[in-house]
Amino acid sequence: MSKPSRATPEARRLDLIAATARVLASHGAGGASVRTIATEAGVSPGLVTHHFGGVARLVEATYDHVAAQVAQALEAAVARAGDDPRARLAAYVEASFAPPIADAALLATWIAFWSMARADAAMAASHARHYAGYRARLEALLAACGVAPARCRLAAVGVAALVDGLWLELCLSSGTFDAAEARALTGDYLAMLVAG
Amino acid sequence: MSKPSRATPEARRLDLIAATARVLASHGAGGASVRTIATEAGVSPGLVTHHFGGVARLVEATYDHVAAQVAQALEAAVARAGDDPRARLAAYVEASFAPPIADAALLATWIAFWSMARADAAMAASHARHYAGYRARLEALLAACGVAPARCRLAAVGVAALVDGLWLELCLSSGTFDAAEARALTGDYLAMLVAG
DNA sequence: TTGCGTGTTGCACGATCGTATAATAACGCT
DNA sequence: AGCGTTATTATACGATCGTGCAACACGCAA
Repeated sequence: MSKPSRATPEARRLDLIAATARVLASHGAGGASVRTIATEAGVSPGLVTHHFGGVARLVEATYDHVAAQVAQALEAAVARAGDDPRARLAAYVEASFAPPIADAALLATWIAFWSMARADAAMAASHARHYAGYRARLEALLAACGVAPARCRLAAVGVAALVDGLWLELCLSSGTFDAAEARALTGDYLAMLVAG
Repeated sequence: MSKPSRATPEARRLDLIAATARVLASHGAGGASVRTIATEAGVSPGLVTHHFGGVARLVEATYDHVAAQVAQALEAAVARAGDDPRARLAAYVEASFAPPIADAALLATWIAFWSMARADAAMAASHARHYAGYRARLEALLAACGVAPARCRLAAVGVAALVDGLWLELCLSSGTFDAAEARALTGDYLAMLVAG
């Protein structure tokens, strides 16, 4: 416990970010204290201040890291789907209902970020940036399926909302429906958008 | 400041619940401390323990109260819509995009509750109860529109998800779309469900 | 091997947290 | 009018919060 183990700043920062994500997932936003995070990472509380200059900055870095991982997982699903535009769009949407996206711990992390975005302007900016990228990717995939350019923006808003709502309830109160039903619902909705 | 003003327990409880809702909306879940709530209500911090036996119980009571107000507002919109089943369903859905539901403060309150539901079993139970009622009402309105009974459950899940997702983004990052566009999106979705 | 830079620890500090408790004051009842 | 009930306040207590700081120790250069 008391033996210092020296690490490169970059590696230590990633350790702390990973520990913050675990704490956020298990204890919620209220339990994300400097001491809890430091204990989870197996280091001293002072390291948070030393590497990030405060717990707020650490949480913000964790959000950016987790959001990048989510975007990467969705992109990997698209790449795995091949070349058919319809299949790529479906893969991007349905990836939200499978691991590692459809995870109660990830939902808890996300909710913690939402609850902090109200008080922290930097967090709100990070959130807006991430969601804009998400919708932009959705618009591009819809356009590739032949959706009229004039309707792409609103269609992306609808798809994003449906996916978010399904993902939220799927993780929050699982039991009322399952991932297969979520895929069926989004499949019908996408079919309507692409056809009409 | 130091003059005690006696009130009936019921009235005082409602005062504290209203103050908690205001604090949750303005300061978020993290700022909902006993002292902040008591100051907002203009009373002493000890009253929270006296009337609710702890801040956790007060927050839970606030959730039930706010959820009941939301349900009542949605029900009022249905009653105002008249007798046509399609109009009643549309009114129930579109009420979420108008005051007093489409409100940034209400969203902040809701997010605060979500963030607490992870750690508090009683809050999770209250949330599950409220959402089950919401979906059940939606199922009944869909059935009245002629949706096949076998499809009502899943259709209600989809509508609830779409509405929740639109409501969330409408309040959280307003600017990407407006309430009229949200109504257009849900209108198309409902038309698809009722027709097919 | 010696010395310097710095990652790391352990602790102290003030602020704030939730709650218990004794004193006070207002209301209903006889 | 006097009294009991209890809503209310003020205060105290221990725990925990975020952060600043001085000492320590590990790795690398000379």
